Amino acid sequence: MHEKIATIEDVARHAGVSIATVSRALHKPDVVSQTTREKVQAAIATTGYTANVMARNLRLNRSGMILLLVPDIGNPFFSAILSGIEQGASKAGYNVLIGDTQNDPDREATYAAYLRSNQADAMILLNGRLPAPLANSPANATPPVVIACERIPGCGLPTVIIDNEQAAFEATTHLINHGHRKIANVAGPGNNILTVDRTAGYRRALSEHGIAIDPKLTFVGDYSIDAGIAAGRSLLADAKTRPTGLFCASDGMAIGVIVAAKELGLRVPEDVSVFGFDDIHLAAAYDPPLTTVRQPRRRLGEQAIALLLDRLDPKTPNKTGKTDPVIVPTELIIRQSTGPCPQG
Amino acid sequence: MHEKIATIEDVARHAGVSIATVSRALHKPDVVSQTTREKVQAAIATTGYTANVMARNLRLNRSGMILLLVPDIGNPFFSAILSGIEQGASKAGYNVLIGDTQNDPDREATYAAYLRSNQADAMILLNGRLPAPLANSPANATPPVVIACERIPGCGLPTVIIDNEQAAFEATTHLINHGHRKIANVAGPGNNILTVDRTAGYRRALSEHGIAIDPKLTFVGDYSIDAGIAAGRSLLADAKTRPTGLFCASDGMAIGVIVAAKELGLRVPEDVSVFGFDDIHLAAAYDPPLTTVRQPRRRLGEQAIALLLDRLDPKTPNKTGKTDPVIVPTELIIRQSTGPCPQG
DNA sequence: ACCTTCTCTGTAAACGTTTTCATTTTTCAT
DNA sequence: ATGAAAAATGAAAACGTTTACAGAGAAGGT
Repeated sequence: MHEKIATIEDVARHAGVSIATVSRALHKPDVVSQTTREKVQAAIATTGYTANVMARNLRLNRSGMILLLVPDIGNPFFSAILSGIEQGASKAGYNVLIGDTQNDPDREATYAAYLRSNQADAMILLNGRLPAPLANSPANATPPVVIACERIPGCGLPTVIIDNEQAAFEATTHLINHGHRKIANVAGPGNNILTVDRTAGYRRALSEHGIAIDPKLTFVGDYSIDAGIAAGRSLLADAKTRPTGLFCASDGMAIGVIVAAKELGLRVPEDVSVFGFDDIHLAAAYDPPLTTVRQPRRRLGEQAIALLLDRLDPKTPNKTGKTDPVIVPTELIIRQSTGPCPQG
Repeated sequence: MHEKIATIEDVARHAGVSIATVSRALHKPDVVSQTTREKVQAAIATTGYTANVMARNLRLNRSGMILLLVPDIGNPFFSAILSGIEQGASKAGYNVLIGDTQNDPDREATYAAYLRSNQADAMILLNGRLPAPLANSPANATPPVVIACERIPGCGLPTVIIDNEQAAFEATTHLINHGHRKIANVAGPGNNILTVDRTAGYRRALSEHGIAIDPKLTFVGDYSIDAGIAAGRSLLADAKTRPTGLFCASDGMAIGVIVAAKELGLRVPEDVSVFGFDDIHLAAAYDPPLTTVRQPRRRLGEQAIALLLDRLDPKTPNKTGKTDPVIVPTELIIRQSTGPCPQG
């Protein structure tokens, strides 16, 4: 099929030297004489030689790959994170291998095995769950793994994350400060750590202002627009019990809530205030522009890869095990989907 | 660092057989006797052996990697395509390596060299440009490369694509059928093949209905929301020359146009109709819900990987060179951002 | 001229597999 | 029992690198 590809031996023959010298000319140029270096260069040029990375990696016992485990690569939420990771990895000479797990523990386990089988040197988890092979590994071992986005309580792995509890607290507090008292929590899936943290922040804000928590004002969704629509329809239908403010765990759900509100003839923010989460790309262009918590997604990726590279760097042997999670700051972006509580 | 990893030799020793037998027990189980097979299984279990993929690949002269060149992985547009590719590749036992080129020819060249250096078995291009090493390769060679999204005229590589010209034609025709006569073209970057094709379709629709093409009604953008806002402000400001319909080359620009229209106090679709392109996730939830051309992005990815796997399959030696591009069908999604032309 | 030191290069061993080939063992008909 | 055929195994080469080691010159000080 392809024409025969030149190996280091071909280069050596052309240059009239040994393969060892060719290898040295490439990797330790200062140790080989000027003249032979030039001969080798010439030979490489005429043969069109490119080193077989597979062979090199076998010899060096590394792969140059960083495995990125992501629950659903089709979800645009991850693209900016991916971008940050790719850039950092690429700069450090690593490649990024994506592992789309579809939240399937089997697939997670399969991919995690890549570490053992030398297909990857390290791993970044965007999942919220520790793959089985890792969970079983001896506690003293410190595999080159970094967790991003979702923390995994109790595992001693380095983590980079936003402060979900605090962000939710601040968002809810913002609503309270604008006079809202009946504030709903349009939450993510119940078993998710993000949901747990954000709901905790929501509750703390209410508590600190002496507002009782009404379980009827919680809706469990799945971050999707449709879930938001369902939440809006269910929470806003009855004028008696209707909340005036809604804290949503994703911009998608916030948008869904707004769609439902408009359906019901309610104005946003005059009749009801909607607070989102994520600051997705379209948030500013929505009607009304979305008030939301900005997640610095690219930053998240950059921090994750930085942490990993640091751990991978042989020059920094900080096997100090437990490290505190890296918290990347969020930001409240106040736009026009929230406003003062309507006079009741 | 990690505890020593078991090799095939360890397994052989434990099982009391040769390494050849271990290898055979794994890959050609039918050729090894029941009893030794069991011994090997047991040895694998006790040693926790996982084959070193690097070594295997070196021996087999393959990498199991498919390189995906994408101009900007941070752009959510690609995530669904990625998902389709990942799934197909994974099912066939391949892994996906992402190469974010940032539209930099150097980076493209670097990544394309992965094919030569055995870091990847094949490549999918989401770029619209052929990397230099490929362009220079002899014409008779057929590298395992597939192009998706953007066709590259003249290169003989298999391509999967939507019919941009036809889709633009249909969208524009839809506007014409609703009585619009002054129709703007909010286009992508001028040098882009997508822009060329879509603009051609837009023009054909006008021509076929005997409508003159007004160069003032073309705006060159970059697919972004901001470009759409700029387009809207520039095209809609003057009530005299204002178009009643706008065909936009992306949903982002369509949304921008709508934002600008609202700024100017124009109603969509009563005063002005806006046609998008892509059908991004939020299109249906926008206000008004966006009329648009649906690009089956996941399908695009699936087709691309299918084409590539077919070419990679040794059982189907169709080196027949030139193949017609695979066209995946688009669909007009009529929502509420377009309507009849207002009476003038 | 001779030893020392330094610079440069080549030989060969590894890295962990798969697979060809030859050899041993088993099976089975005679 | 015997030999032929079949089945199972092992020895060793190969994949394309990197690198430890040793050897060969060259340089330089005495």
